[in-house]
Amino acid sequence: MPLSRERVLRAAVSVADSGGIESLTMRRLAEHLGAEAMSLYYHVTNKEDVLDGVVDLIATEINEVVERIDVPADGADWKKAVRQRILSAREVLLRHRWAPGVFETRTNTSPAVLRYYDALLGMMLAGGFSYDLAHHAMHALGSRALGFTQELFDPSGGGGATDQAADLAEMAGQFPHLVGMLTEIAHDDPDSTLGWCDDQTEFEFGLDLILDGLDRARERA
Amino acid sequence: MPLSRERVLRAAVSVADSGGIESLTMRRLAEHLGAEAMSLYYHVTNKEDVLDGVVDLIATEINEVVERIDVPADGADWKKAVRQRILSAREVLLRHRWAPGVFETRTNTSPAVLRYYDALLGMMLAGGFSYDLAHHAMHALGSRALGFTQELFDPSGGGGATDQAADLAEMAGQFPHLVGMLTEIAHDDPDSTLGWCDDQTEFEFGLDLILDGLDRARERA
DNA sequence: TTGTACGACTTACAGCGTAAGAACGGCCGA
DNA sequence: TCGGCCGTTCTTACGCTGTAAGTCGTACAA
Repeated sequence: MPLSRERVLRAAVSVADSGGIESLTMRRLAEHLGAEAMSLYYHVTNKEDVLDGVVDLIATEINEVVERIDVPADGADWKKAVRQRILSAREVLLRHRWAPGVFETRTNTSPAVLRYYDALLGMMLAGGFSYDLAHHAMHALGSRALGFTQELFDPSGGGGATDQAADLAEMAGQFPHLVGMLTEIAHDDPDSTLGWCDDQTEFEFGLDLILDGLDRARERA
Repeated sequence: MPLSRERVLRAAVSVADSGGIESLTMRRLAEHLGAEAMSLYYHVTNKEDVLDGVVDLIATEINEVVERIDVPADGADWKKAVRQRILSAREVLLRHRWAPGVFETRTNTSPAVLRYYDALLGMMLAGGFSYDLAHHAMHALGSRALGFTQELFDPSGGGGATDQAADLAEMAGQFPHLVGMLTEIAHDDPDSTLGWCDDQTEFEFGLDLILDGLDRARERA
């Protein structure tokens, strides 16, 4: 089977899936395809192009999933439709946990991502949004529209379960509120899913907060 | 003046400020300090450590700024205090535009970031939040708490002003809603500030949406 | 049969992070 | 005054990265 851009990109996703994004080098990618590194350059202009293509591939996978969801004909319940769409997108990203980081580094916009946003926008417009409010909505959602958020610190991160109590006590002087919160929350569910400490419950809480806010803004308009 | 961890980290910020984060290599950093690359390793364990330190330095700069803001004594108007704090943090990041990307790659949490979040949390608790709701709030804010968001596609990105109209017309078939929106919005203010198309107005819209939502959740509790 | 274009390969290079150890300089006990 | 020590810096070198340049085999058109 000859090389092709398609095959190269699919292999790239496969390599990243199995070894993480830092294991995706041109040489390893070639090896995975039974070829030499430089051979890839005939089908791909450089590594940036590979990453662009990979993002497009993942976004395409997302589109395939979300486009199977049947959308309410009247568009009245936009919130439910948007919510379902976003949570479905998230499921795809959960299968490629390295992907959010790559999405964030892209500066060229993938057509598939555009397509995704376009459909999302369409739902809001159908639900009664003005262009202006829909525009704000897109920015307010940001990466959450595609199903992920990036946390800047991970309360449950680092250290085993036993150390954790000791660590907390030690930090209490410096960070009293954080320690108080973490102690009460006992937020030690290990099924943190995407990014760092971005679990499903928290994601949905934030998502609903925004969607509800947008709905209220729409009603006021 | 001898090398020191402090001096190395400050130089790292300076290099990134002037040449972007991709220009920050150990060799260039050393050159900037009038030393050899390997000399840095006496003061710093490796490049990851440099990046950790840089994040801590920026977060410290943020803390210095936000801690000068006088906080309402009673904590009743938590929303105003939190809002002001976050927008001030944003101003610091606007002086180091490469920084958000570095923040997102860190897996070890900087003490200064913890300190920042701790104080933010304190404001919410003083404002009547339960630990549980405050916890949700932290996740809902995510990186926005520190003053930035990362957009996944940039509507105003790429192409000169003249090309843009032509591009839009060309894309209208594929992305009708996006094109419709962009046409109406004429969202061509060039003072996009942080990340890609993350301008001040949009940031504040999203921030207020979340803060208002949190306030309502607090009232209901 | 010969030219031409495609597609894969070989070789090579500069730049990266950093391991290992040598060399320097200043202080301290003899 | 003289070692010796030790904190700090430098030299050298290695493996890895992305990729520029050029070579080679094959398939097909003339």
